[in-house]
Amino acid sequence: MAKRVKSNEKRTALLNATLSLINNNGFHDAPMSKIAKLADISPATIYIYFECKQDLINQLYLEVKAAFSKHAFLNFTKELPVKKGFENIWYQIADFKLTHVEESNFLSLCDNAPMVDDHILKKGLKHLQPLLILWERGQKEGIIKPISLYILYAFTIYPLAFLTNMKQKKACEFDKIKLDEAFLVAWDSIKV
Amino acid sequence: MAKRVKSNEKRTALLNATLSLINNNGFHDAPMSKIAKLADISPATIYIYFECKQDLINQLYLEVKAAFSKHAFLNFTKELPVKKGFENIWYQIADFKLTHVEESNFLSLCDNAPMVDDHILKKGLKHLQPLLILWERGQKEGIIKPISLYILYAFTIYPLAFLTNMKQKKACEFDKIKLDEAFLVAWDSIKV
Amino acid sequence: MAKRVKSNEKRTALLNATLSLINNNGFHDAPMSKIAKLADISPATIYIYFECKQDLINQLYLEVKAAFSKHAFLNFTKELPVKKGFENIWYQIADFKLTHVEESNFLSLCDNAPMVDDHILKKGLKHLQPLLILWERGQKEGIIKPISLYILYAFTIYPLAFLTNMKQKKACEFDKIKLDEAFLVAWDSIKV
Amino acid sequence: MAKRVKSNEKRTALLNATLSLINNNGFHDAPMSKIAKLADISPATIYIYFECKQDLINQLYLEVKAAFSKHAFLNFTKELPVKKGFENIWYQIADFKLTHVEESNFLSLCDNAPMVDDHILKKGLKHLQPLLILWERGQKEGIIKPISLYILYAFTIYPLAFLTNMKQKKACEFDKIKLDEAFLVAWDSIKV
DNA sequence: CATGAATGAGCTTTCATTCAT
DNA sequence: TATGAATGAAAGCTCATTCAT
Repeated sequence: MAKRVKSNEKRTALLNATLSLINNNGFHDAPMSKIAKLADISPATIYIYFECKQDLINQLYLEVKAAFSKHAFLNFTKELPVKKGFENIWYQIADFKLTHVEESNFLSLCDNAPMVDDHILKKGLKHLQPLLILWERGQKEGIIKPISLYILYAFTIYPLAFLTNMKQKKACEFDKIKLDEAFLVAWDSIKV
Repeated sequence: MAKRVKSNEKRTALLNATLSLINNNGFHDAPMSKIAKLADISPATIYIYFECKQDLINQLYLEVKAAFSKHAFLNFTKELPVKKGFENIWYQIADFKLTHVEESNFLSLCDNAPMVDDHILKKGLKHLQPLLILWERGQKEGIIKPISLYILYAFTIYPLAFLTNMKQKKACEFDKIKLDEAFLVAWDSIKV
Repeated sequence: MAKRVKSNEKRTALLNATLSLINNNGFHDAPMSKIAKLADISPATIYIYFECKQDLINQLYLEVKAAFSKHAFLNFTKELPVKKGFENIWYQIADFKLTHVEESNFLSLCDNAPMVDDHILKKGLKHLQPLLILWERGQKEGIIKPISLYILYAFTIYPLAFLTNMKQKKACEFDKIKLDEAFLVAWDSIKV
Repeated sequence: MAKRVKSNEKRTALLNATLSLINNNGFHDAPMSKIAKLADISPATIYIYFECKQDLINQLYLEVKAAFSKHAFLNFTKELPVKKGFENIWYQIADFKLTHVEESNFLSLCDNAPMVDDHILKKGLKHLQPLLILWERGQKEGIIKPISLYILYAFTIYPLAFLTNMKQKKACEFDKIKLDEAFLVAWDSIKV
């Protein structure tokens, strides 16, 4: 009656291996065999934890997106005033992008290449809700420009992806001073 | 005395086919055989025009990047005042992103996935020079914030990629009004 | 004092599952994992009851062949006159073919594809002995043509496999009248 | 403009290799790699001549069935009297079964295992038409029993498959005398 | 220059069987 | 006894590239 149990360690090892390979070699050089080898697991074992490669990628996306969101809203509470709340979230996202380069890179990749299934991508979007609500509150309070939320996102959060990019390509560094400069730019862009 | 030469038509057909396939199917479903078929050319013939697949991708990147830059600076002259000049460039880039979705998408993809060789990517960056010079002039004139050019780019130009994305995913439309709103946001973010 | 023993139920469930899968999906789509699932048993458990897949198939063959033979000679006694005896056996075999389509199909398959080990196939042949003895008696009595028993079998019993085939493919039905017609044909073919 | 041409030799070599492997090792031990090796061709090349493995099997069936039918009706003409015509066809089929053991075996296999697609099997059946027409003529002339054509087939032609079987298993030989005996049995079974 | 055939290497996935409990 | 996890080997198939014409 006893039996070996599916180990969460193996699942995690597989997700990590996939993330690492895709970021270093690109999606087209992350075959199941390499993923297995890097996770120190037999190729066949992957299919105990994931239905197929697409499923593996989908799961990875959801996992990373969840980690990202958790980080983003770690210190945030709805009671904070709009600017404080935004500042809070913005710096947390920036921190994630700079300290979790692989994860951030992967998320950017998912936004640009058709790797993840559409319905999974939609699931990932839900996490952003608190920020959107905060912005709407800011607009009601006359603190934030009364424009499309897409634009607010595009000009304050989306640019942070550029940081990751530059950091990974070693084109420029982002110290505390630059980060503060960047926040001012972001805030100036949307404040009334 | 006519001798057959490498026809530029075929080269172009191949580049177009590649662009189209990568955007519709993703990089991992754009094999040489499909590219050849879409361009109505034999697979073997590709190797007369390009050394290998990597070369084909590299060339495509340079071509698209050049088209992008040409469009960006079409109406720009160094004599324009800083704000006018920036406005000029910004709207041209926005126009390109909205009217050349495939090309824009492809460029975003190249920024995020390791498709194009690094030394080729560097070549592509050169084109941006006039904008950088304009910004430096603006900083000297005290019109633009005295901060890293990377940040200026990240918060004014880079967000435009988000438009393409939203447009392709049909998440939202960008009419003239929204575009003007966006420009104000961009300008507010970097003006002193 | 109860100790757990190899349960015959499980053995039977496995044999049934195998028979069913092979007939519905074909041999090449009857993997051990599916057999296990259909029998509601773990794949590993199969190896407690059978040495390997080949052994499972072999056992299944013997089991089905035994059931077939039992059915064939159910009402037969050596005392019956030749024609009566033959008629008896013939109708019983026809009945088996028409009511046990899966089993019959499987036996035909074993005759045509190298699924069962040769020495096992030989074991299965023994069962037919009473019919062969009956025929030899008929030949001595001058009732049945004095020719090879193989030929007798080929032209009276073997054709019944065709019935199963047609029935399963729904090409034609076999009612009582057709069955009687068929028996006359069979008898005419070997009677002197 | 010149190019290599698809060689029919390779196609034939592949079909032969497939036939040979399936007959010697069974369907489940005839992988594409072995087929390729036996045909002295790269595995990838198979897919130039056949869409997929199923297509290869289907084509093989059609090819073998056509060869069989050609042989069966080689000397037959509609003008022959019924018995002569039937005798003609019957002996030709017997000859095929005995001289083309691999092909015959393969056809039997196709009848019993779900290897060939149903719509292809149907195509293969058409070839038998002349025999069916002959039988119907015989029935009108009162020479042949007025029963289902399926039964006529089952008890005269189908038994011949048993010969191939016995021959391949070396259980018994079929010389001219046995063959003549067998024909008499077949004819007695359906003649009025 | 241009081509379709040809290919070795490699892809994702499955399978019969064994392991560890 | 009984199990689900684990696996090496192999399956069918695709691909970037080269060959032969």
